[in-house]
Amino acid sequence: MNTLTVRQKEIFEFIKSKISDEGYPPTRMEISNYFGFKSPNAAEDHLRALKKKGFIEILSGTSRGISLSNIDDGIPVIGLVSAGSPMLAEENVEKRIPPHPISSHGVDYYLRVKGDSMINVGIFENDLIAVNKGLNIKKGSIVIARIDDEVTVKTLKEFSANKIILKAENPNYQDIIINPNNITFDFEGTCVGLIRNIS
Amino acid sequence: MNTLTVRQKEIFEFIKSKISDEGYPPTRMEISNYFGFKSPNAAEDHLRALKKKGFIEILSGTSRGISLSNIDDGIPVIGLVSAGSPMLAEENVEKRIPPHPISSHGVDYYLRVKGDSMINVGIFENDLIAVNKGLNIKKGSIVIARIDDEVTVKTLKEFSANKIILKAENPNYQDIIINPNNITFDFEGTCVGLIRNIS
DNA sequence: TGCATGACATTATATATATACTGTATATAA
DNA sequence: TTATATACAGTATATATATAATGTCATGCA
Repeated sequence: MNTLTVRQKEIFEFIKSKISDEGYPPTRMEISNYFGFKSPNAAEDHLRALKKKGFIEILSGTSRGISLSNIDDGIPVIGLVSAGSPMLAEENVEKRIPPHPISSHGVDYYLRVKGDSMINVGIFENDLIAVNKGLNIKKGSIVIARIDDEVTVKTLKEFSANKIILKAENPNYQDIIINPNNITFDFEGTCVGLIRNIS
Repeated sequence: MNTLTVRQKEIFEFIKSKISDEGYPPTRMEISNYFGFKSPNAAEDHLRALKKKGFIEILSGTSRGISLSNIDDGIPVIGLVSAGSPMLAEENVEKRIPPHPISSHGVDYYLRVKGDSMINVGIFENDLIAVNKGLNIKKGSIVIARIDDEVTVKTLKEFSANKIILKAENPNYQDIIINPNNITFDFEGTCVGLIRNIS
């Protein structure tokens, strides 16, 4: 996938903020004024670049005809994860829900909770936990891990090069002790929030 | 409050759908084309009426400069409730967050949870519970009640004309037994969901 | 009966806007 | 070394757009 330059990203962010603040995309002149360009063509060039890289669409002959093609279809809700498939593979996406400032961190996806291994920290079956992929994995966090292709949510109790301890927050479950050298193990992310529907 | 005529409502809905579909508001011509007006001034007149009645704002000299007046500031998050004030009184509103399909029921407001009386059903301190005001109060539901002007969240265990039992979901708390004839008592709503931020 | 409002049409126009063409300077990959 | 991408400036222009002025016809209201 094409990546944006620093400047292009600034432009892209400006467009997004204009849309959310004013309710409509900026004109070439508005972009130029904001960034101090002396020519509207500078903005035009940037828009072309953003279009070429697939971040926006431009409707010709239309004022403010910029639409974000990074169509935010919403944040995926991951249900059962098929063996061997990456977390966000389309087959695992149960549905999508609109972005929402649920957490102070970003949310990459929601994961539907199976089982009762975390009830002592208030995570129940069928809850949706908000997962951030980029956060630093650290001791004490609730982490989403994949052990031998099986996805699990646990508290990270110990974390060193050859010993990982995952703790269930339910006395009926035992700690999972892993040597990551001997087993297929991956951190998928950190739990940064929770949504529950009570019907 | 001013009400819209049928036609004005159609125009208003068209503007809203344009914004959500295309990402920007329509021009006068686009409105006219859609409704079959032969003059862009017909659209102009309608926009003036919508502005006069407070449904939109118009930015002069700006293409597509239509913004929807904030009908929907978001769903209020209720923090501490001052004695004597209605739940949704502005002084109790901590912030507002965008509407979100968290629950299968509608959400009238969120209430920030104090204390640990409901930990056994996974409701923790500082969680936000989604409250629906209109749902039928029934046994077994988690209800938001007001006893002597104090707001509390409990499971409704019994509910008859002169006896109400509210159950805390924590063995350290006792049931609250109330005769609503002897005490100021109100149901504020039903808990239909939950949001937690984990930082 | 008169007056305000709603719902358009007609015509006109200043200006807001997209966009083309040309050129400069730098960085970077082949 | 050459080609390509990035990041602008300068100039120009067709047209997209907001908006004014004026008029018609119907309806509800006082």
